[in-house]
Amino acid sequence: MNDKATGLELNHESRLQIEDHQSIRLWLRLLTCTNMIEQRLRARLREEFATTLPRFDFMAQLDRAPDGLTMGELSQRMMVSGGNVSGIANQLSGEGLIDRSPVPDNRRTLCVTLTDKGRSRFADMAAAHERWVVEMLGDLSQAEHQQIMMHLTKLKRGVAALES
Amino acid sequence: MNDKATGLELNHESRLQIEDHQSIRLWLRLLTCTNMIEQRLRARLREEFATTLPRFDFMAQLDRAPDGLTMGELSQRMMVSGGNVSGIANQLSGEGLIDRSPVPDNRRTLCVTLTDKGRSRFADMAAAHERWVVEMLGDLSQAEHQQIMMHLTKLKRGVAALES
DNA sequence: CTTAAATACTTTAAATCTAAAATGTTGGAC
DNA sequence: GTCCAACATTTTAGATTTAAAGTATTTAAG
Repeated sequence: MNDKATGLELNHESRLQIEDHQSIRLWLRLLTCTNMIEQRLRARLREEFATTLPRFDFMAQLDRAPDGLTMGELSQRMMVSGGNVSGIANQLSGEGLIDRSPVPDNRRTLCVTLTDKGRSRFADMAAAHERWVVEMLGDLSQAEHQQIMMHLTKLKRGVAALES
Repeated sequence: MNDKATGLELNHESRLQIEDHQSIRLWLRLLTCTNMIEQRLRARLREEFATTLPRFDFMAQLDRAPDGLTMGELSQRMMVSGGNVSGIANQLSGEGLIDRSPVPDNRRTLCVTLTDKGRSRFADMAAAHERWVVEMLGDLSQAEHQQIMMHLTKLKRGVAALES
């Protein structure tokens, strides 16, 4: 049976291999695009605001959550380790850009918020950041934006749904 | 004139803002997808092969270039600093997975190649790596693959074409 | 109430990564 | 030939990151 089906099996297999390689190529392309954009943003944040991408991300998460976030929520949303978040929080707190206030009914958690200084500092950076991103993604039409978003949404769901 | 056109200007401006936010959202989605995939790959490489993503990437670049690559080429292709490449090369060389041989007509450059041991070690990892990636991107049809690739190619060109 | 597991966070140790300086090499300009 | 800028790489110092261990708190089971 295996021998008889060899022709078809090969076709099938070679098709699969092509699809596999396409997956790898797609992943590498995704990685390249992200790296390119990330490196540009990183360089510009350093040059123009003397800050880093993780610090910017930290503040962006807080800016989007006016009621504040716990350290754990920040860790999840930034997709970095908890220890990392602690370190960045120490810096930003030292510079007076964020507040860490205890939560009444749970002494383990801290609620992190932007200070007024932090909020206004972030506003400047966010405006520039948005300009840079638009500049980089500007070649794509709105229709293309929507298509990629749709596909990446599907991709994201697929990855998130995997076990472990 | 400015006052007269206010209505239209506002429309125009708000449309622009929407597009701007879409660019940001697209960038964040791109980043999230890449991070999710990257973290899974990183964890699996560690669990199953006791190695890291940069080391895997280093070997993958060499596997794709049978004639070998210089340190500078590796740095470019991996999109990391030269110093970083030196460090990883030291590790892999110490484990007998790569060779660094001088180039006859230019004593500044080193030609890096996989050893037989490195090539066979990489083959195992690459097979698993490909399974993992296919597993994660498998929800997308071939047509979708091609569409995203097309869009990311355009995106990549746009970013690469920017000054500086 | 006591204990044990789970949770939220921080600390630690080691690896990674970067920018910048240092080293050695090459290729003209003169 | 001599110098000087450009190049390829390594080294260095410092920042970032992670996984894992540690601390403190909460929850819930017995």
